Amino acid sequence: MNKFFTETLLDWNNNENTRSMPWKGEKDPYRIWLSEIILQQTRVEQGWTYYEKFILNYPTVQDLAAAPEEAVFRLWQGLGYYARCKNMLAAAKQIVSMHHGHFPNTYDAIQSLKGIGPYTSAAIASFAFNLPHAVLDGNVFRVLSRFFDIDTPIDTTAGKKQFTQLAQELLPHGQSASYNQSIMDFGAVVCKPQQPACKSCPLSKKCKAYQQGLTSLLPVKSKKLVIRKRYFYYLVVQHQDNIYIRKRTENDIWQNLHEFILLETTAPEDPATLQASTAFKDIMKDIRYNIDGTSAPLKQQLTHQTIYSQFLLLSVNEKPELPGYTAVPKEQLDHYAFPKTITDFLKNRELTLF
DNA sequence: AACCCGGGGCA
DNA sequence: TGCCCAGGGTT
Repeated sequence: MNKFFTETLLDWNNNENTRSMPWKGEKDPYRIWLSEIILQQTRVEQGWTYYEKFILNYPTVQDLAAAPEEAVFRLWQGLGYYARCKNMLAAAKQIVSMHHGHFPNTYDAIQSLKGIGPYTSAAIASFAFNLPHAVLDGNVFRVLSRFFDIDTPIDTTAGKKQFTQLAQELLPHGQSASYNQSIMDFGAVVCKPQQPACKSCPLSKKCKAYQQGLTSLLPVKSKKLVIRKRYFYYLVVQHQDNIYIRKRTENDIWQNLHEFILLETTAPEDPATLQASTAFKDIMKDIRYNIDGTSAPLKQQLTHQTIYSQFLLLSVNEKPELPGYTAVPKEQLDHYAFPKTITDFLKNRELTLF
């Protein structure tokens, strides 16, 4: 059973049914690492251009380690999960300072780098060094849970342990790189989340889920997602040529990205009544301003939050006192990384101010 | 163990 | 809408 499974996947891989990617067959651990960080929870198509941008701008780990943080974040802008970017920079510095610029070549040493967990460590260890570590990502969970009909929830400690052990047992000796590549491609191309191609699947005759008509029920997840609604009102304060922004640092979404002056409410507010609120007055105090315009409300759907945002354009004649915020010439705004809601706003400059 | 973190594609 | 994507870190 196990031998049929692994050999079928390797054969499938050799028949060139797989996806093409710019990093495939890559042996430079730096490039493999870069691709793996970019692809965490990210579709291959979505990460593709980012990978090319990073390789072009930072050809070596030394280049990345020496890069200004703001420039790296700007390159990452729009990709999401921004902690990956910060950890990636920290790992680059780790590699340069602790490993003399040479990528570590054992599973444990690789995993000790910032932003690298079990999956990414196994991926780099196998792809770059052909070390015998099985990858366990969303594709592998799905393929294994279906073929072996395992209904242990994959988002639990027990589930992770069980699937990790099974994946490792299946790993064919000496072929970890090609096998890991095979099973992930197979999960993405054949054993897809929705409407898997079971009729043409080379594993189907021994797939336990397919035989019982259970493919749509596997894998099992235990947690249900709760989505919170938030309302962001951004005051875009302009004094002469300057716009006031700050870097987000709280324990919240969009860490290390920038934003305008934020007023958050728990319910939708009318911009006019917002101006009368104490929160608004606390920020603007006795600053004399003029409202030059109000944007249409924008909506952004995150995985676990829905952000409704609206932009109020304020101009002031005297240099305002806005603690925590920095005046930036508006033509330099594109040096800073912003969340998508704000880049969308900046892109649509139908408002008179811009 | 539970919770948090983006943005996009697809049915 | 809901689900998922070459997951990892923090509490």
